[in-house]
Amino acid sequence: MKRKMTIQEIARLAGVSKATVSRVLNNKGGVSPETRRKVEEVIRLYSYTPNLVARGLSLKRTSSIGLIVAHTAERLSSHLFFIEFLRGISAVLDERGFRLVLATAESEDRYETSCRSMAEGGVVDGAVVLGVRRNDKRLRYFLRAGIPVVTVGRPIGFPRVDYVDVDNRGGARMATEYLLRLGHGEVLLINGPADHTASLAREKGYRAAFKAMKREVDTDLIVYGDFSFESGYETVRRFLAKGKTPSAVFAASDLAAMGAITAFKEVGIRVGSEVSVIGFDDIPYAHFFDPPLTTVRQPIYEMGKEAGRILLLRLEGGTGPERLHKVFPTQLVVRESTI
Amino acid sequence: MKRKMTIQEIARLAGVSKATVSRVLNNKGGVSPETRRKVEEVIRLYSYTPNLVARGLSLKRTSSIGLIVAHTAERLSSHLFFIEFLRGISAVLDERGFRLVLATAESEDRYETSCRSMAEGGVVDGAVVLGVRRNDKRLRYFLRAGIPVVTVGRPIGFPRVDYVDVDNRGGARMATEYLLRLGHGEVLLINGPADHTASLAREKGYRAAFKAMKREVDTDLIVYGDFSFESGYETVRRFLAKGKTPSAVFAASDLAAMGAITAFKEVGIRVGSEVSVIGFDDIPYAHFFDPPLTTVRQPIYEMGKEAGRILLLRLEGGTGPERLHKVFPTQLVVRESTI
DNA sequence: CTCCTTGCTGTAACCGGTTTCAGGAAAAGT
DNA sequence: ACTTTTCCTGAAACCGGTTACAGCAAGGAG
Repeated sequence: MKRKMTIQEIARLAGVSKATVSRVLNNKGGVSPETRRKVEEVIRLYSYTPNLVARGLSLKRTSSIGLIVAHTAERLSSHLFFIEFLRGISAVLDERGFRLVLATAESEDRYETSCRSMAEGGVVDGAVVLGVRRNDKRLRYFLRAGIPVVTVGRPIGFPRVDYVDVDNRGGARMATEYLLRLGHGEVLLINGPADHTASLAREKGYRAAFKAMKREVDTDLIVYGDFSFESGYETVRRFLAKGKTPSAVFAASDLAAMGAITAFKEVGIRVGSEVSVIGFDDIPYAHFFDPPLTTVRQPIYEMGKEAGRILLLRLEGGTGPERLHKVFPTQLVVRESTI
Repeated sequence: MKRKMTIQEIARLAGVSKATVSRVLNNKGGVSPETRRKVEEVIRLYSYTPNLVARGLSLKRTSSIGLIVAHTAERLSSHLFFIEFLRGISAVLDERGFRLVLATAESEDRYETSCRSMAEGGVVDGAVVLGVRRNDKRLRYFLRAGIPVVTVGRPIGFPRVDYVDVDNRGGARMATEYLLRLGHGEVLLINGPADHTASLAREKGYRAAFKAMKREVDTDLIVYGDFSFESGYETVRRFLAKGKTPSAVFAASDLAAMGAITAFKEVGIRVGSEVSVIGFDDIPYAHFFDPPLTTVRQPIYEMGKEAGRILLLRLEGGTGPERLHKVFPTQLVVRESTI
């Protein structure tokens, strides 16, 4: 294992100065073809790679961007969201030679300091914040440090921050209307947390569907959970225990929908014939669940790509001050859990 | 958004030199309590955070480690593995203030250069290589650059590289024996790719179980797939089409097991009473699949933690030259897909 | 032949930290 | 009172790149 070469040594070996080697490395002009060839030869010979940390210090950019995932990203739904999103964003970032740096943590305060040092330590040129919250502290760090940020989900309270989002309201409305049109009298909404942006938007969509069909919303049928399998399962169990059997369920996540279906199955109620259940997300398992799940699909991969694109635009182009954002449409994927 | 402070400015404002501020920042001795207080005051006042890139250049370490995921990490099983592993490793790395830098890429050669620049560019202090292959090029880059690496899965051809692994052979043997003891005459093995280390080990375990029970292996019942849902599904379909109905299936991944079960269900064969199916992994969905899947659990989260620990040991302690490794036991989780 | 470009190259400063080393002041020893 | 030790501090070198600027040589114009 030979010691790591520096630009100085390459310069000496090629009989030129550091400056010239640097020019060759970065394909700058002002180097004679002959010198260039000679330097390239030496670089190849010693298979030299420049030190990116030193370059980063000098250029004040590191070609890496931070991926900030909610510290509560323990839930499976977030997992699958995360992985899809990751695939999307890295697809566009890799193309431009950007690296991804993760900020995750077990405890809340460690997470904070980790974000802060990432924001202010100059380790990343930009950041993507997942699971953004109202008045998000992490977001604040990046903004204060003057680092471009794209959030996933519309960042409430930050009117100038770029974001990508999905049409939660429209998707929820579409799903609910579909159920109402199917002739279901009541639709149980198993929502996410009440303070979650996406939950709120989905509830709005649910209400909008009722309004459009000139029907009254029964607030007893709106329940808040946490997107988890368990929250779907428990909610339905509770309803059944009270002797109420909703004829249709719209769950704000596929996982919760699966939980609901499992609860129905346990008491012998057949989903897809006796009751209808719709989920949200279209996670990869949805299509081979039993019964295959009707759900509202989010284009997560595409959202990842778009987040990457917006960030690159901010970093490379001198785009104006106007907010960049893109809201993706959802799509109702009808399978066999609805009738 | 005020401009980023430097150590120099803090020094000036506190009326001391850069050196003293540095000493205060790093809690070094040799600073009078009074001076320390004064400097800390200024630091707090301007909420100064040191530039980590500059520090990295000076110290020749960056407190970040690379996470190298196989560029073919498109399969869902890898996804879930990855996410669990990520949770584990970041749990231990965060504790020590280490960041994770991802190497992913769409195309093979871009992936190569990305790994190479990460290895030789001095951006990471250590690396974890997932999905290591025989004679792995990526691995070679890190070794050449003298950067500590831990692989996930025993790295064939690299006798001195640290690794974490799971007892694939033992787990497969346990599952197969369980099926044989249940009285199944033949066990269809739906394996992963034939050149995959884990597949080979699982096949060995399968064969060992037959040997231990003094039974002959029918090689027609060993099929290679790619761990995917589809490969399980198609394999069973093919068998059924030929008029053969295996009474037991051992799939080398939960996904393939689910595919197999789906194929059985389609023709009305009841899994868990007429046939038995065992998977491998124990992915989070396994327990609420229908029927809940009997499977061989891998402690992926723990493997992530251990990989992190080994890496830290190499980075912080002056551990000797002997290879560090840990092979985790598997566990048979019996649910309702077997009888 | 002189002057002006033009093209190529090297010197030196800079990015923002860490650390060695030397020196000054205060405290301790004799 | 003088030396020695201890404690604290700052100057300067260093990490490994990039780049502004100056200088030199060759070629073209007048």
